[in-house]
Amino acid sequence: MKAPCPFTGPRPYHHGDLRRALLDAATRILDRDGQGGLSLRAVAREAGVSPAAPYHHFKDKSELMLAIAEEGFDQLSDYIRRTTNMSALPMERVAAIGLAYVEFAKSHPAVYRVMYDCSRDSDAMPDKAHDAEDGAFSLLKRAMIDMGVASPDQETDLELACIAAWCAAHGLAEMVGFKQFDALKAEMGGEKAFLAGVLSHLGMFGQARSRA
Amino acid sequence: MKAPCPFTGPRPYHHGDLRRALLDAATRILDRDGQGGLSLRAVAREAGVSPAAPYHHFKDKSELMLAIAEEGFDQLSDYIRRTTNMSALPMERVAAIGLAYVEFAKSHPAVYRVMYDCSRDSDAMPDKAHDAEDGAFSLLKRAMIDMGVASPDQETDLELACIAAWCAAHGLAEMVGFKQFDALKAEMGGEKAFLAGVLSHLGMFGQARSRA
DNA sequence: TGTACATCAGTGAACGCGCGTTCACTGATGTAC
DNA sequence: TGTACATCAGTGAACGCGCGTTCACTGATGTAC
Repeated sequence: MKAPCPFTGPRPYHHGDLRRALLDAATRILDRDGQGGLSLRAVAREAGVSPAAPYHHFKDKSELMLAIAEEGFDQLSDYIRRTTNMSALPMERVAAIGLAYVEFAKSHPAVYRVMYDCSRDSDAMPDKAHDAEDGAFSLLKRAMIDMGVASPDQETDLELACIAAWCAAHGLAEMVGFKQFDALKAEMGGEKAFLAGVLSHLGMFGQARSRA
Repeated sequence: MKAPCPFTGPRPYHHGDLRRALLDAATRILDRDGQGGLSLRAVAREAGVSPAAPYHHFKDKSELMLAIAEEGFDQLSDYIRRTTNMSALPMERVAAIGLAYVEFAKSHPAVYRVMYDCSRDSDAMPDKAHDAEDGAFSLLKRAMIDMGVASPDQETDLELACIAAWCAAHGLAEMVGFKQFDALKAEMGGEKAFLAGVLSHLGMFGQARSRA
């Protein structure tokens, strides 16, 4: 099935970086088959390795799941950082963060679900994943402060505004793919217009609203 | 394990209303063990019946899942209808609908997830479930119109506003239980205040905002 | 530079488990006469 | 009102499956001398 690379010949007994390969395989499975298709055995199979091999890199299945989530948070964080132009208007920054968030979740829905599930009981999350999550959150926080939603010393209100934005982004991210919206998207001339339209009605994305 | 009722004696060979009992059992399992604990066999076990018995009432597992979702949408719909006082101010009505939605999802998170998953590929959803979903949505629509978000003839914009509200409610519903927020909730004196605070930052729940 | 040996990272067979589903069956119910 | 019989709604044993995990193993690698 997996043809050996014509340059290196068949895969050598020792893999080189199986941990990396397993995480890639897991991502591929999630993208292709969804969360239901993800099992330790399936990941090993996808990586072309025996079912016992992953145990040299992960204590058990849950540790693999956490590693997937961790990597997901890193990518999401990068995604957001990349689209956040610090010299742009604060409002535009907030909107861009929201869009990046939705964009990420839309292109890897099953990975996003794994991340969400891990985040849900945050006790088990590895510190590195927490850091990535916090990193993205603080970008939002900064943009919110600059936007004047709340001053830095109104810590509670600022926090609430960020959480509201986060919830809205999460909801939108999970629902943007709903078939129920297909007709409306078509009518509006594409998903991009649809997304902008929905964002314009969500409080903290005021910029989009003023444009609409 | 399951002691027979002292009045009726042991359960007779024919159950009476096993379909009903199976759906109740499923709800109990979801509330107790979450989505991971839900299997056809577990449902039969919980209802005190053999693993083959459910097949006289549901074609297969997916049909059971759909029935659970259907019932969930009915309940959600009731939940919303009950808290919607049509004589209240439109703004208050919208806020009440949002809160009812969140309240329902919070008290039966796993049932809510099953509903969401079914709704996701709406093709498979039974008509009755669609009707219940639509019923709740039209209550929101009506309140939105009354609120002046969009006039009834601006169908697209109205639709977008409702979808925005729905997304926000979904996001909040799924995240309100996050442990990450426990500290903030405590600081604010309870989940209710926390919820009101978050809602106040979401555009279409303007009433809550003006109050804050 | 060559060799013995510990360590590492794989293999593949096996385990027990719970799952969805099927099957021949049987006990209870309702209906026709 | 009583009886034969079709139908319904259960039982319980069995099927094959994929799963997570363990185990004794083996091939490759790196290190000490």
